[in-house]
Amino acid sequence: MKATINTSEGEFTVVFSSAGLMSLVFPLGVNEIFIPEDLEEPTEEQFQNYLSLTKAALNSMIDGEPPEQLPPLDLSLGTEFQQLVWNTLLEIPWGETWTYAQLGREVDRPTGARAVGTACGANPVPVLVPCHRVLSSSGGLCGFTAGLPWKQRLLEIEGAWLPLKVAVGD
DNA sequence: GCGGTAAATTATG
DNA sequence: CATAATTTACCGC
Repeated sequence: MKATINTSEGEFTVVFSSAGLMSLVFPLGVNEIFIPEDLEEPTEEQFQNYLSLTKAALNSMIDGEPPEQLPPLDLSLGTEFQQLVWNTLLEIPWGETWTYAQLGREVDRPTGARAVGTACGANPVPVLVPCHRVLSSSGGLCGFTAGLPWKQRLLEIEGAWLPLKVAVGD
């Protein structure tokens, strides 16, 4: 089930399965949508509920405030490692930024920062799964599936864009 | 300290 | 085996 959400930043496209939000696409349609053939469509009731939650969360973030409630996410299309990384991303506090190395430690891969970055790039639900809050150890943006401008914009919205003073959790 | 190059590292196709 | 949204070390400026 595909739908669109209008925000002040443009029109996002989202895809829902019976389990929840499956994919989110930026206004410019940079990232592609992958819908498995055996996808289980959500009921009209679920769809309305998911769409409502997604829209609220998305608008909150673009408005500069942390979303109160995220919609359920269907991450079944990723590998175990990817799901582990995405799940860890959800634990990053609003306005904080982590580094790929730090994230690697969290998932028990102290030296697997690169693999973590690749997993983040495979994230089907940008923004809501804060893959944009992850920077390189030197405070650089490195990369972003939908384009670096988006990554920087999102960080500015959260007030987390501090290259020289990247949140030093720990 | 900053920029370029090289080797080490892990997950994925 | 090759690639990637990294990191660290080494070198020269």
